[in-house]
Amino acid sequence: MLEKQLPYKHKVYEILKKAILSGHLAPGDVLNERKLSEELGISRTPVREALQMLAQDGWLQIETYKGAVVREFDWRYMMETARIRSALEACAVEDAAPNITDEDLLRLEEIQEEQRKMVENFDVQAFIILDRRFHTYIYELSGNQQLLRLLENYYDIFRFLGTQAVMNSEERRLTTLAEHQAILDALKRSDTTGAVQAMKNHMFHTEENMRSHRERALNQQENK
Amino acid sequence: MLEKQLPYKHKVYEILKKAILSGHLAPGDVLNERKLSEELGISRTPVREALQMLAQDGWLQIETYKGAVVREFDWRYMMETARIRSALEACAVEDAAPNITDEDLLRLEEIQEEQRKMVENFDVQAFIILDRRFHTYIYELSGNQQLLRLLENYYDIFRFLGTQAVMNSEERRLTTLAEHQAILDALKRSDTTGAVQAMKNHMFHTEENMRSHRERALNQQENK
DNA sequence: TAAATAGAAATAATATACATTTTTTCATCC
DNA sequence: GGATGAAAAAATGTATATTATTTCTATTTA
Repeated sequence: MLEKQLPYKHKVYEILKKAILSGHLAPGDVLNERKLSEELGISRTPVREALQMLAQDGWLQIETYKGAVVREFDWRYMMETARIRSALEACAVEDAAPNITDEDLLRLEEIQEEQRKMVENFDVQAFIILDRRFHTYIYELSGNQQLLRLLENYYDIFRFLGTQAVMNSEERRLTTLAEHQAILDALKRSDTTGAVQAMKNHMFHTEENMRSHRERALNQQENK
Repeated sequence: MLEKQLPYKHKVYEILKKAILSGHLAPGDVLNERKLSEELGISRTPVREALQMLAQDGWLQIETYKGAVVREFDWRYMMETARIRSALEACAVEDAAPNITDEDLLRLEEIQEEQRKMVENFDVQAFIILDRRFHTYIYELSGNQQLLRLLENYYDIFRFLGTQAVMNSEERRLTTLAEHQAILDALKRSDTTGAVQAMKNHMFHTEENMRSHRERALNQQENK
């Protein structure tokens, strides 16, 4: 059985998304089709298609005859995203709750346990990866594939926007852990309403932390 | 000031979406790039891009080296969509409630009044158009542009899936009207929680009606 | 000097040509 | 007659060429 070679556009999509997430491409940067295609050693067609996909997922802004620009995640866009993500996360956990098995609960506990260790080890990167796994696990349990795809993308946008910076605070890592535990406990009790409430609470605090983090950043700029 | 000419891909997007909504293209139909480009008198490039956009919005399914197929909206996909739409509609009305002005309330009442007339006139088409306007008005009031775009698309998918058939029942038109009124009344009282609850109720019944409509359709098939 | 404008350079939009993969066809064999 | 498999046809993926629009610059003019 041979590996089926993915079309270039998917590869390019992944490459560019990684470049944005890692900071090699910064908000406001203009992506030149020709330059990209030359750097990647392929033609412009698959590059264009990848750019369009990234635009649909919110990472780029494309204007006719101007080109693709890495989105400036202004405050408005950020809040819009936060609201949508919050509504969908609540939906996901509500649908996941009835499907959950004892084995799932064990897996989620394991993630929690590992995350606890990462707090102790001050390993922020590992903490964030586990955080994504916790959330994604719930998306998958919802059994809703469209929801899974949407939420994974929103999660990544969110992480890019500020989780990195926010998670640098040990306090936030600890409260994150506690909020996850509240969701997990409700799921264990088969308490769907409680789980939804706990998720909404988690999202509220996530948003609050980004807000206060932003204010601190703005103040720092002023003081310069 | 000259009108800026839209790129072809947007035109093609609109043309194909209309063709799907109107039934000229049915679920399962295969879209041939070359044929389409010849029929439209343009090249394959903008056609391809339009197809990709439609796929991102859920109207088509694209498989590598196979092509684009109008999505078969199976029951699973339908239910997934319903859940997401419900969560987002609730989110929209929750955010719209604090923004609403007396003039907005008047406009919504006007739409209600017109819809009432359309029930009396047995004008199902006009009723559906007004229904979309009612919902879209709330999306816009939320002030969340991403939410607006998402919900408009989900609304259209939903309408395509079954609203048409469901709305052929006068009873459903009347209950729709009543459910809209409940949302509107809560908004008038500045009762955000109530408005959200009323919207969730509306979505629940929308889904229920599609479900029962489907069962009736399945039974008819069996009896043949 | 500053604003306006024409023209050149750059870039995206579109068209066309070529490569790769899939599907179909049809002759052959069992 | 049905199964098999190679070749042809057809469709998509990719590369390149052409056209249209924008932007920058240099020149002109008030």
